Amino acid sequence: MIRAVRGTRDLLPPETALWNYVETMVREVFRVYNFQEIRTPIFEETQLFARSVGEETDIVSKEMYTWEDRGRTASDKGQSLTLRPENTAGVVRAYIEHKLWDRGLNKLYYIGPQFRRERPQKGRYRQFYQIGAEVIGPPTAGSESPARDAELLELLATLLDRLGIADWCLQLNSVGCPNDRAAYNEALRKALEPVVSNMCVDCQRRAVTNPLRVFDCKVPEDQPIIDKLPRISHYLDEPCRNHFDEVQQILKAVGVPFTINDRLVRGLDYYTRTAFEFTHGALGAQNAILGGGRYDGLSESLGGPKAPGIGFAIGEDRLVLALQQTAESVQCKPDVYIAPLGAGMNAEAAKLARELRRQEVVVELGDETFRLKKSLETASKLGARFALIVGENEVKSGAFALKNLSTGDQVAVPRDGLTDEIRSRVQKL
RNA sequence: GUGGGAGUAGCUCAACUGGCAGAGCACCGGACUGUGGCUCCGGACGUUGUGGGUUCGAUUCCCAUCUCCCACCCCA
Repeated sequence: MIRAVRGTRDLLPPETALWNYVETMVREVFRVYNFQEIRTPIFEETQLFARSVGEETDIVSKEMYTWEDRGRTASDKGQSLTLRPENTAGVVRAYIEHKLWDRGLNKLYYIGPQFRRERPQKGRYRQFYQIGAEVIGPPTAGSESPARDAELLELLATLLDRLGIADWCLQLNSVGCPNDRAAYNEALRKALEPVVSNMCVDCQRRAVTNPLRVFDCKVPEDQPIIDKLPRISHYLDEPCRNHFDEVQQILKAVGVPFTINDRLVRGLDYYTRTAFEFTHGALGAQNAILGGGRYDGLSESLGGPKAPGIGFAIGEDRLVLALQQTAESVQCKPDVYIAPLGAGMNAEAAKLARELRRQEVVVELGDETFRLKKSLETASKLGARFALIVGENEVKSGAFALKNLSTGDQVAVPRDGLTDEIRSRVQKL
């Protein structure tokens, strides 16, 4: 048997209804905030990700699906291509390629699959779905303003609330600009040097490879040491500090709750200044439902003009997971089950189905070979509200038996005005 | 990539220290030839994830492999 490959999965009904609900709601919220959709290819030149996400990150160094494309001729080597592990790089590439700065501030969103070759786990798949947004443009369009950060965060709070995600928690931090971070990294290294030998093996490794990661440590014995380490907030330069303050002020003004988490460090190289994460309990270890931040230097590092930006990505798989904890699955139920009864009734049933569906009545169509018992059984199993019996007697008399499946009441409805009668009965409930 | 747990009917799970692979739900049919839900009766259900090994005999023990789950790493 051929099965879905490791880390990929089929989304089946009724779960797909929940996905559609999420995506419909998301699009509606984006519309109100005046965002527009962008769709970029699911594969790009490998270089794009290497240069934006960062060569040294786990994503680029070991998680990408990369292959050599065939060249056009024998001597032509072909290029290295990669399935997108995230979507910000692609959006910024499109921004540069299509000179989107001519449009001023771009407020873009996307919904689509991303690919990372990680070990699968609950809430973590090799093909996973992200709903993301990017606000990017020339500084003169206001792209650098803390107002953009706050607007995006407020949008997210609204979105989660409207989706019915009960208890989310917004964690906020500023990672400063590259200069700040270099100075901070240095200070952190120095502070760790004398104490690191008392810490867990993971921390000892992190202290060398990536000191910031020490803050992710969950070993209780290490916490007192970690608490005494210097924080990035003390190493922000004045513009960065002011920017961060302003973001917080606006959030308070609009009433979006947040907690400052000066241990929050985003992994991707391109992040600057505002970094954030929305977490949700009941998701296990993969409790980050979405994350994002500002990337003021990304466009330039990809050869574009100065184009500060900020964005986020929601893990749609995790969002759906969180919704499944609370919401009961809503299954689509037909209004009417049409039960053709006996040879030659399929055609008449199809005609009626067509008429009803044109009136927006949800119709499930049975088959003339079914006995009536089976038809009604099927109808009630599907949760249909009415069954419409289309048999010889009905055709002869010109009146069709309409049975209310919850009460058991049955009436004869004349062929003339039948669809109107059914539609009004359906709407009444 | 590392460590641990688990894979048995469509689903949820049984099967003692190795001895004929079972139950509930779901499915199909009948009781009831054009009237569902309730009830009763019957039916079909499986290379026990896969491949090796030990054994008279393996769902059970051993090895390998695949997949899922939990955690690490990291991220959404």
